[in-house]
Amino acid sequence: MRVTIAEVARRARVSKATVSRVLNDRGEVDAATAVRVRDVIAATGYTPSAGAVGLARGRTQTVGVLVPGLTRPWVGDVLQGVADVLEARGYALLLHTATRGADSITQFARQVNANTFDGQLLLEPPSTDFLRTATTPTVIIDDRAHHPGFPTVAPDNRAGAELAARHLLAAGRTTPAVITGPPRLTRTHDRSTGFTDAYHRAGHPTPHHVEGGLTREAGHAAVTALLAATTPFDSLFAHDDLTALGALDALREARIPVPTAIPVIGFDDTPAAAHTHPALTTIAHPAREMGETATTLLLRLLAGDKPPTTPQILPTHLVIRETA
Amino acid sequence: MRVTIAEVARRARVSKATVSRVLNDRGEVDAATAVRVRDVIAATGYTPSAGAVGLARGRTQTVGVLVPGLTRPWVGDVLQGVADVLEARGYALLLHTATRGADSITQFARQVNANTFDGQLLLEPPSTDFLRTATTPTVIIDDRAHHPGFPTVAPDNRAGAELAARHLLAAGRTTPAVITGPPRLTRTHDRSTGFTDAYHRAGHPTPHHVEGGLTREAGHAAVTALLAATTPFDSLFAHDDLTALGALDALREARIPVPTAIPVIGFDDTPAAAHTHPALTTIAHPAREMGETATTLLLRLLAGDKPPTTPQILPTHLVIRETA
DNA sequence: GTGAAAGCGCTAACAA
DNA sequence: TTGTTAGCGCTTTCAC
Repeated sequence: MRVTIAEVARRARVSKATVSRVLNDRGEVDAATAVRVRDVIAATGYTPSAGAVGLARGRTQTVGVLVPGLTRPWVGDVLQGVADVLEARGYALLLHTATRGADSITQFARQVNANTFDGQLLLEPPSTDFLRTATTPTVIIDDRAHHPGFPTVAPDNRAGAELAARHLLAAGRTTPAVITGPPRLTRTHDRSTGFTDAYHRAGHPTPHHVEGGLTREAGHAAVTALLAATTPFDSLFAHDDLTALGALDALREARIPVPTAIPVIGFDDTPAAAHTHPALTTIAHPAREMGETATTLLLRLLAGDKPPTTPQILPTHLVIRETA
Repeated sequence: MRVTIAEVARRARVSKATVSRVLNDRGEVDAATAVRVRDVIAATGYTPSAGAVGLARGRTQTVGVLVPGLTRPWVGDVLQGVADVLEARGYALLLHTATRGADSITQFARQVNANTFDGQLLLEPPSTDFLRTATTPTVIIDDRAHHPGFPTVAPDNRAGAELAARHLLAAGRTTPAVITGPPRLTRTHDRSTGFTDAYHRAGHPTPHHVEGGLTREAGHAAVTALLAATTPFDSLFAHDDLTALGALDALREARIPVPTAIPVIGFDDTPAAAHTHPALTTIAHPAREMGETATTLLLRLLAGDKPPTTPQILPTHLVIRETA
């Protein structure tokens, strides 16, 4: 049988209340008594039941985290940041994946209602409808769309794209072609305007844009089409690394040397980016920092702070490898 | 205020016990009463408090998972398998990382004692000492060492290495060089003997072994040394993909064509393996399946089944790309 | 400084 | 079939 607070109280010849006081460092306990209680606790290896404490206090010291799936590498990075902060602060992390669409959401929402956790972190949630009724403190990590009313953390896509542009400009490239991500995503918009603005500011016209699509095949197709067309371009900026890798494939097939003839810059700093030939120059996300920032913010909300009204934007940075 | 079972009982004009019976589908409730209760539940959006249920039942419907860190890609894959099974069975997943060594373990152990979860899954745990006192059902996923007394799930490293050997043998390669992983690891031993045995069975001597070490640099160094030495070899088997990538680097520098002159096979099927040039032929782990298997096993233990006495070994497979 | 008692929201005998 | 009564293991007034 597990040792309970009652057992500790009995052995220390005090009441449960006093044990509780010692447990929670509520002064107002005689030093000698405290020592006696602590001795019993040490001797029995007593640990308060998290469930009972949660029930009595109304707070579980647990944070729920909803992720879109665990196979994409950046999710692990963000999650590590979340776990670091949570573990340092003594919070437990309840993980849920949204791999089964609406079902997942329903299930997660049930947990919310079940008061399983004190607050929640949502990574690119498929929907936020279920939040309209809940009052649980929430922080969202997402750069695909705005979530008005919810504290949000996102990478600085705009500045990241500017970094890419300035790097190409510094190399004397005046007519880049841009392979974009899915339209309508805030992320795509930001990367697009960040890049374009930098070129405008340097006195150049709007770079040529073509739609890519998150896969190596899409990047390959886009560049093949670009080469077949008459559109001149002296460099490439892809909105994501996979597309950039596809672009690299197409350039290799066409025997166009990278970066000498056409420098290429990607976005995301996927693990694979470091291992291509030539290795991909790209813009890195502050994935782990996003997790940390979002979690720190959430814990502040739990402590009673009021949510920031503007998104928390974290800096991206340029990783120079061999393609640009 | 949250709606509680008492509130539902009041509105449906029944006792809490009856609501509880309806909630848990304990027949023995009049159909009409049940309908009335369900209506109130639907109308109020009532969800039982997980904490209270856990306290009353003595089971939390939660499984604790300890991972060595979330940045390594296979961890995410395993975890996805775990999450899939857990979510399908209505269990919650409490995640903990062991990035801070002994500290992490202590913290995790505390959760165990706090009865936070019904069972636990350990991914390559840094130590299992803390388990000696606990009685919580446990399943370990690990191929670095044996954990006698604990149900274990691991990939079939032996058979995987044999697959690699047979592939090279089929290509007529009789004198491969093997770049091993860290010595003393069960995994290293298994990959080594699996490969060697296949060569022995084919009537060839024991392949030349050199120690590698999980990094690209180590692979590069190993092959550079191999080339400088007089040791002849007609193919390479690396115990992990990163080492294989380093080997590829060294071969490229030496202008030795892959796979024509020297075919190369790695192990792990890291995300990067698909994106190198030439793309790496390698042995893939059943990462996700390991997560699923381990979780299914754990849930069976929770249901009262007795633990299997032998490790659950899951099949690896050969992924043929361009290097062999 | 300490204890008694009530209560957190549920389940599970035991009666009726 | 249903309600009553105890808990589950803790925290937290409120007395003393």
